[in-house]
Amino acid sequence: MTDPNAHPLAVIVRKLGQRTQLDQAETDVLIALPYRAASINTGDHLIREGDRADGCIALLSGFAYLSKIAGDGSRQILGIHLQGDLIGLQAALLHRADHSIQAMTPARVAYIPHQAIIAAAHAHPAIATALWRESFVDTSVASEWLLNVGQRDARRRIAHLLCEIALRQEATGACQPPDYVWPLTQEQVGDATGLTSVHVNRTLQALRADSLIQLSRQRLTITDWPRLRAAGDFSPAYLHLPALPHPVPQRLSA
Amino acid sequence: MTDPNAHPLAVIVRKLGQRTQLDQAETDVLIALPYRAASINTGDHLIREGDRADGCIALLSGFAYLSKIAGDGSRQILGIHLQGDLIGLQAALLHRADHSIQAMTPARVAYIPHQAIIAAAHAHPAIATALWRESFVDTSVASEWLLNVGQRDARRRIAHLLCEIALRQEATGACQPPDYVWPLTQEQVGDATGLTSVHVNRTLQALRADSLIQLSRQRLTITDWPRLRAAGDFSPAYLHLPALPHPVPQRLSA
DNA sequence: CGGGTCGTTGACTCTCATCAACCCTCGTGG
DNA sequence: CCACGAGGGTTGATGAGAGTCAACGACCCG
Repeated sequence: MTDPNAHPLAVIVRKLGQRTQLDQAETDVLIALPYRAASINTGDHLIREGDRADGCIALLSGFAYLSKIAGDGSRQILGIHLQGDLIGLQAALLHRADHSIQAMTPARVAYIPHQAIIAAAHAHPAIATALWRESFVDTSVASEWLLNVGQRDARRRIAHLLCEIALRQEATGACQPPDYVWPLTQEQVGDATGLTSVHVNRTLQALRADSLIQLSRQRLTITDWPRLRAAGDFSPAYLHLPALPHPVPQRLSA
Repeated sequence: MTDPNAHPLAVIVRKLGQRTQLDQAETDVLIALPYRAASINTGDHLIREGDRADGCIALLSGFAYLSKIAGDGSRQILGIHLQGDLIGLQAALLHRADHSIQAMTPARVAYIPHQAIIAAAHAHPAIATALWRESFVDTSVASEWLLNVGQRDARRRIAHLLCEIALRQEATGACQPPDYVWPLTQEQVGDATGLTSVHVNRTLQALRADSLIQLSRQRLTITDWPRLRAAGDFSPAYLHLPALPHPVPQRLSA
């Protein structure tokens, strides 16, 4: 008997299990899903906008981001995915990817054929529920991003993004607060927040000067969580995280 | 025998049937869903942010919008829903609504208990597929909005919104191009696009001056579709509309 | 007729984009 | 071992697009 936790897809099952109760049979079905594993370099495309994708992607390790290009060539980053996320499921039902997915760091991924996922979902209501729920969480995060970009100023937008990525990393258990991995270039932060990299640079400097964060070379340290959260108007409810590794206050009644 | 097309929920079934093939049994199950119908006034809340909703909403007629409030009180409109849309399904799986839903016009709605929808989905894979697909379309639209707000200037943002709402109205078959209903106040346009109502006003005047649209008192006339589409950097693929009532060119190779 | 909501206009301000350098770090190859 | 180049980060000067404030006008409804 091999340890099921050593199985490549175990990361995915663990993630789904955080939000949806899965019994042994369902876990087994998920682990038994057919897949093709691959190692990906920074910047490589996992899915290209307009592609007719026939599989979704389980992100086994590393970071990836979704993006879309406007007519004038400017790019909007639509979301960021961490280890354990299942990406590109919508293409299973919409037939055409309407955004690109790229690796933000070197990454390990597993391609899973759509039909296998769909079949598992139809056979096990709990699996359908789990997948459906994850996609609603993605929508909820996208909504918060829209609010972020549409209504907040540069400082708040960036502080908010810092909080989100840090907290989601904590949820994966892959980091030791207050230290986090920060894989985004300043240009990517700009594309995620609707700002230019120049302005991102100046704003990050202001956050450093105010002793809210330290940030250099892919490493982020949040030196003052409460003030950063306030600066970013951040309240984590929209992430629908399961019990957090350590308590996080809800909304600050500003 | 009464005409099934006269049933209040027929609008919903027709909408789902546009994107997903449903057989007679599935249609019957949907029509037989329990519901409570209601008439709603402009501005009334259908769901309030933070509510623990136990039902979703079928929009039988009229317009509704989703919104979220930032810490400083400013509001972001996250999306707009038309006749035939099924709204608030996410609350079924996430337990807490993370946005408000309000009527933008007088509306007829039907509340459907979550458990009834979920049960129907579990009993009929095609229903599950239909609902899941609709929610992916919602996400796709939200992504385009994020791109719109993050990357485009005021003129493009507003032109894009005009195109989207007009085209979605055409898809419901409830209007005669080039004339459309325009239920949004300028303040709502601002909240949807991340602009102030003052700036929306000036920008709309510019679009009128350029003879792209006519707009007054809830009525929109698109006098020059090709140029409006170009002005809004609009290409309708993200709406994942079924066959359109009249042909719409794909992306203009700008 | 009066009040409220929505639309319009003008003057002024400010955040953020733009453009253009320059620096640092790191990996590569001669 | 050093030269080189590329990507990413930093800085300054300037200007445009959008926000703010404030007032007024048009329309609708009771």
